[in-house]
Amino acid sequence: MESVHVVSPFDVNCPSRPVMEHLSSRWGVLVQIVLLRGTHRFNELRREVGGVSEKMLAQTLQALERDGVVHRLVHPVIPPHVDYSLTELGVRTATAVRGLFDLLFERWEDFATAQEAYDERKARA
Amino acid sequence: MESVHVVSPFDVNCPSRPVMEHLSSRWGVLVQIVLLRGTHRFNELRREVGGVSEKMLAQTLQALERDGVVHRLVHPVIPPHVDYSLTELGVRTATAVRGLFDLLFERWEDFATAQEAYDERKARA
DNA sequence: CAGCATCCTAGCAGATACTG
DNA sequence: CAGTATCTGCTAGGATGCTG
Repeated sequence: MESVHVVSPFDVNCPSRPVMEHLSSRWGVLVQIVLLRGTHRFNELRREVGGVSEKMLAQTLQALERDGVVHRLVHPVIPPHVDYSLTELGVRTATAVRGLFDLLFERWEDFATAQEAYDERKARA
Repeated sequence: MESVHVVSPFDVNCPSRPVMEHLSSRWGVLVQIVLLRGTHRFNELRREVGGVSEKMLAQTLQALERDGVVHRLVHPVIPPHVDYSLTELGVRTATAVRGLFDLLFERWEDFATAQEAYDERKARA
């Protein structure tokens, strides 16, 4: 008998927390957006996502693959050729993340203005 | 003459990166969701968001306030009383974040299954 | 090309104590 | 109550070198 799991990221020990953290991680969000534009190879992703190290990209992709968000297709050739794409679930998560992105673009002026106002207030005080 | 800023989080040095990271940070996402349900005081938030330390909550709230996402209202009384709420911009960002959350709930079985399958494949290999 | 293994460090983050 | 200040540890994350 399995107990019913109520998934709540507000609970410290909920297994959904790590998943949420993968989806919203620094590199995770960028990778999802890039893959939403289509399949990419490892080094293509690396070039698209500015500043990501090899190690962190590999780590990020593995976490997202394990979570069922990213699909990894290995072509058995030499030199190696690996294609990364979004699963159906990944398209859903990436689309949600894209919502945040779009907001960042649309409202960038508001973010920037708020920051200036905040710093101004602090400097004055 | 100001140059036109093209905001691109894919660029290493784009000022939008820190903002994106605040919005998608471990505690940032949880705080936004809680505040979407209404105004909260500091220690109310602390209780709602499981596992967050005083320090990290303060830090998170300050970053979100500076970004124009969270509004901080100080009532000049003793003992202190501070109300945190979302700005209009914050409601927008929090709603986007909520999209990710809802997905996590709706599709939790798929995430869990994917993880098991992945671990199974690895153990086998 | 697509990684993994190793080493190393900055700074993220927790615990504790104190203050207006 | 709502924070700061300080100390410290841990680990995310970068650099480098190697492999199938």
